[in-house]
Amino acid sequence: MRFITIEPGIFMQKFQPLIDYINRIVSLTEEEEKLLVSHISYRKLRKGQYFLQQGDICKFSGFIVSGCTKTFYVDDEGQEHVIMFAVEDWWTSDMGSYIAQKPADYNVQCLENTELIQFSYEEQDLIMREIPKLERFFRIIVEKAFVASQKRIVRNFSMSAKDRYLYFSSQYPQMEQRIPQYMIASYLGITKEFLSKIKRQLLLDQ
Amino acid sequence: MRFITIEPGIFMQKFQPLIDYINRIVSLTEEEEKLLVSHISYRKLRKGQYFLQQGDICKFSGFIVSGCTKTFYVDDEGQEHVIMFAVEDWWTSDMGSYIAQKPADYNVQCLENTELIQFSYEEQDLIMREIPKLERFFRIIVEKAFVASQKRIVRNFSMSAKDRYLYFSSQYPQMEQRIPQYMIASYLGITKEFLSKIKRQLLLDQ
DNA sequence: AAAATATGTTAAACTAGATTAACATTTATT
DNA sequence: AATAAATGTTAATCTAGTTTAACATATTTT
Repeated sequence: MRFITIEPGIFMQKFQPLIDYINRIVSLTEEEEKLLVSHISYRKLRKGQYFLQQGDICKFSGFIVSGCTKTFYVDDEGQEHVIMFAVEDWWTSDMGSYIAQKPADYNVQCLENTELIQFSYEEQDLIMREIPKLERFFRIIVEKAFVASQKRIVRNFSMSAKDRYLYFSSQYPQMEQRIPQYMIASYLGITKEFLSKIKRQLLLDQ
Repeated sequence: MRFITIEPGIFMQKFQPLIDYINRIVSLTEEEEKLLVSHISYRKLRKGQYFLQQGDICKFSGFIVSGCTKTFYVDDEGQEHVIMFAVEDWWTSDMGSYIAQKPADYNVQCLENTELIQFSYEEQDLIMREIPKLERFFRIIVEKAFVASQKRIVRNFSMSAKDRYLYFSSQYPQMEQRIPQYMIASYLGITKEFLSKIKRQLLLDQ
């Protein structure tokens, strides 16, 4: 394993998933990897803990090493709306709050014990200035996130609830196993009762 | 006016709206501005013309100087779904097609005679490498676009059609004047008949 | 000015999905 | 093993928004 030859010990090891992820998009030198590591931190959260609470300022952006989070919004009537889930190799934060350093609209809560690598807003800004390749990296991943978000808007308008569910379960089969059905219903923008009905209908169909 | 003192003639002038827009986020030196200008082009399109057609590869990303475009998707049943509008100082393209250089999912059509400044995919990549400040600029504007997109998803799930319309008309009063109502209905994800009903109801209310 | 095209309205019948409420099953806690 | 808490199901009733179809009004084009 590469980290052993660079620098023994567990130091590099725990950041390796992020480094691998970044190197798939831009390639960092060993010096850059070390500099990066000096600006990030590792964090373990238990099931149920909040990475971010609505109203707080989002200080960190997190890259998930293991576990699962849900991002949700509680409206004036107290209704929860799930905005997204994140699993291994995904990013989580309230980007709007993070980039403007204003109170968050969303909560980020762990659905499982979760380990993540986090950037603080200041450190991320610093490191992007120190390593322009990382500025490039973040531009590229935000572009991808934006494209995915636009596609989701289109799906929400052009597909029925049943088709959105089928799309979700084919795209993210791992998530379907790990996440309670009522949260998936909320993510799809429907009630848990209606998702239950859809699933029964699909079972009867074949 | 500044462009006259740098270099007389209309050369800088027509790119000035973009330069001003960029300088609000990062500040370019005069050399950088000149380098930028050498990589972009100006284009006039007439009402009805397409900036991009579904299935083509999106070669350009456009910054609108004057006019208005709609981005829309035609589904298998031939139904049009408006994804977004863009007016002065907004960007338009099919980002998914542009970044991957794959066939576009969407059409971009001019609703008015439109003048825009365009970047080709290759030139934009080049210029971001030449001027890291522009890499930063694009990261920042895509972050903002992503935040706006996420907020739209939340609004679509948590607000009624009437409230989405009220939000749209308060946020973009200029657009409401310029854009036919049936296209606004499509953008809001409802039928033109239902938007008509909502507007009548709002009139009766006061 | 007339005809054609694009845009907007109204109303009746319909449907996808919400609401309510009772019950069933699984998982965690004591 | 028993109880509590979380998750999932079913069915009846309801409603926000769709569909269809006919008509009305602007705006272009000839």
